[in-house]
Amino acid sequence: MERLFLIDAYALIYRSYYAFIKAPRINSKGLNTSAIYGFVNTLEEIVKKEKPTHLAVAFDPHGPTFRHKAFEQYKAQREATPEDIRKSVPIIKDIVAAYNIPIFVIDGFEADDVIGTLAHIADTKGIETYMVTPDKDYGQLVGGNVYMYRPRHNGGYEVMGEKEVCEKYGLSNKSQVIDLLGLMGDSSDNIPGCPGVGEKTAVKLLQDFGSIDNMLAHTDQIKGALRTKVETNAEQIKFSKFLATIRTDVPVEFNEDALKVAKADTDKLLSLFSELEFKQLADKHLQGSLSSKTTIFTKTSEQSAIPARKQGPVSVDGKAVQLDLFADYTSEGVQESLASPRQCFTVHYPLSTVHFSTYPADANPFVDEIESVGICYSETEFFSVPLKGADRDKNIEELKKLFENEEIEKCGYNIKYDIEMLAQLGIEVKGKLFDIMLAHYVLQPELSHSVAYLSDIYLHREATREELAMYLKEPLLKALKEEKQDNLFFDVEMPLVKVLAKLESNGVRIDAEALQASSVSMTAKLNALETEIQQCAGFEFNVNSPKQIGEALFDRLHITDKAKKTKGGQYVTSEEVLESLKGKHPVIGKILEYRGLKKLLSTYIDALPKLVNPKTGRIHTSFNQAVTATGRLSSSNPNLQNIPVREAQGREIRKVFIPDDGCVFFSADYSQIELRLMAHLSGDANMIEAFNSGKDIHAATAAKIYRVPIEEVTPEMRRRAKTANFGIIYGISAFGLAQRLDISRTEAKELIDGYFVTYPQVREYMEQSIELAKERGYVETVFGRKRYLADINSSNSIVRGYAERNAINAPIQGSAADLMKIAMIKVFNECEKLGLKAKMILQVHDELNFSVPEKELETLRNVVIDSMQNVASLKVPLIADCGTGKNWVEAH
DNA sequence: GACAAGAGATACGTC
DNA sequence: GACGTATCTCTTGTCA
Repeated sequence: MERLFLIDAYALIYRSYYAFIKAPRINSKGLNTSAIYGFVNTLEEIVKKEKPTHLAVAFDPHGPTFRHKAFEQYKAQREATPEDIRKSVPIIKDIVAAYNIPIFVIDGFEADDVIGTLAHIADTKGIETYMVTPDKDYGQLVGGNVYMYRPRHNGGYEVMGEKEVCEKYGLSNKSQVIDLLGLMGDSSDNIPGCPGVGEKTAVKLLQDFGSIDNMLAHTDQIKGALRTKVETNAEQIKFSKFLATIRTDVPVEFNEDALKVAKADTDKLLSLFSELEFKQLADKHLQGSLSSKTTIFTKTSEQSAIPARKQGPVSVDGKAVQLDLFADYTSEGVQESLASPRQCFTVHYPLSTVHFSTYPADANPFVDEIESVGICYSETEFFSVPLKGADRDKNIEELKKLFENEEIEKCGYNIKYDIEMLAQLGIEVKGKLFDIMLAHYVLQPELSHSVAYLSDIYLHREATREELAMYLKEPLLKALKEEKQDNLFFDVEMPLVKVLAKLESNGVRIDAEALQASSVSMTAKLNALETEIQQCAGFEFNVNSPKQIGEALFDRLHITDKAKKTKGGQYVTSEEVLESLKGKHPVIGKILEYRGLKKLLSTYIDALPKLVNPKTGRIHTSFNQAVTATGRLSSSNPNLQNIPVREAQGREIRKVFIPDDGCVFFSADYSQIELRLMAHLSGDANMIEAFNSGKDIHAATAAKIYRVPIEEVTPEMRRRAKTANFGIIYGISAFGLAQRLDISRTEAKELIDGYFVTYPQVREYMEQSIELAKERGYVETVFGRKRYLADINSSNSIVRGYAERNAINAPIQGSAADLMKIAMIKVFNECEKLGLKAKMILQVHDELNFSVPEKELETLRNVVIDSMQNVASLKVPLIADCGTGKNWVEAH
């Protein structure tokens, strides 16, 4: 049998060169012989092991190929060939010639086109052909008598025919290899492919559509963001496919005799090898004896990693509306970065405003310590005050005088952080505050407020936090006044900064030992459950992977043929779906149980103890003041606003939230605050009456909708009314309501109609809100907090519907958030005035929690309830409920 | 080619 | 409707 081996010279040369990159082979003349050595060894091994009858080596030509002509970027990003390789190539050509192996270099075509053509011809002649190359592109050429022969890094080789190539990528035929490359691209050849599509996605598309052509003809069947990517890059994909296609029609002569393995010119080889100082190779040829050391045809299942592409330009959405802060200002002084800061630090009193920022030595919040403080008085006077060296004590004294001076306004970026930092030095920040981040948040809640963003947009360069404070304060202040948001800013957000700083540094105490104990038992339970699930299913899979659960349930166990899919093409395995399929297979219940436990364990039980600060023994969450679009706070690291409460098992976690020794846990929460705000804002007479008479609002709603006396309201009626009340606040559709209540759309529609008959002014209010939003482009809370709704006039009904629900929800949710913020400030100030030791430890939207010494309990209760209930005068009373206990659960 | 970082999905906890 | 986090999966960049 004739066996032809076709070697892609450059592919092997590069590979060999980089294989030795850490310890290159350098001979005594200073020549790096790595590439030559690797190439020759591979060649020798092939001859030894495979005993080819025919051999040829192909090199890329010097000049451009047809691909370069079609696409000037082709291989453009490749670095120039390393000097060592350039020097090696002629020597390798000499060696190949000495072996008497024919060399092919065809102008205008790359080596793979030449090999493709030779392989194609050999195949028709019935010659078994092996293309020696690590390059995956060759996969498109295999089939019939043609195979890939891929050197592997462990020293073995991998032979791939059509079957292996298809299996490797999960393709159904080899012609898809080209489509695969066209889609995913090839960074080493600068074939662009489709941005955002890699191997996995490309294979999935080819499985679905068979080919690029068919896919492009049916892009409407592609879901989500992927569709946009494919559609916008259609031309690029087609062109990439062209670039990736290896030609099999190169004008090259196939002379079977000339390719036959011939005797090497031993003298020539010996002289070359001794010149290169390849002693072993020289010896081998001298003796003419061959020894074998590697096995051949090693087949492994190892995945190849296909190199990634370069990313194209990223499109920018022009949706965000920027403020033109400097419209009325000259740009002097703003563009240029300030000169190096002075370090000798003096304050020139009197001073109205200081712009400042603290800088930590380490980003880790547990060990944060201030390294320096940056201070700006004016555009020419600024300092970096070191707190590490000899002047530390002196500088702290000076800073203390500055920051504790009530008369000087403190302007910074995210001042809450600085307040906490300075507190560690015993410095209390006093006086008026102006926070750039929060000013921007109040003005444009949905944009980014990061330093990088603000400095880029407004200063067009990078800037420090104190520089931002310096340059942006006046323009932001002006904008706040123009938008009539200066009251919200100065009376709510700024005073809240100090409250939150205290709240965060107070921290919350948890019983970490109790958590660790339940971690142990729960982990064991979870492991047992996992084994049980796999036994029950009859095979192993990752129970944490929604994808694998979907495949297990619907592809292997065939639980239902009506499985829903997500927009990403995966099966939906949400709790809701699994719950509905519970009866179909015992494994489903177990998966649900596993999910529930796993969530508790990983998000709370295992996570919380890690976040206990070793210095204080408490968890110090961050209450983020500039995150939400509605004005609520958010909590992170950890999020203490989503600690479980609904299910008994989850509620257990709240038991580890405990007060200080000698203190009790005190919790106060607003009753129905959002619904009360709906009553107030809409002025609905019926709803106001229901609240004023102190009725159970959900029962009262049910009684009215179903036209029965309130005593005859059944639990089911109340449940539906409650969901409807909720839905109204959230602005959910009939569809959403039907889903929540598991009733038909018609029934949901009737419920909503009944609701609006009961509360006609609520409907009016909702319609007015949407109208107002359409007119002005924004809605606002009772305290003037705005939310811009750019999509309110969108022609896309889904997008517009979303904006409309926001128009209804944002004023309600936002006003509730404003009320709570003001109440917190009142509580904080009152406690300070009374000198209470009680500590505010948590805020959960409509709930405030405290650790309070027992003898202060009565006083605090009065302060908190009074502050919360009398924070504003609405058309309905504001009611706050409260409780106390040994932990969060008991207080609730 | 191996590894890490980042991004996107999915699911789920709260109000 | 508003969030934040865990986990998995895939893409992309980096360093050889």
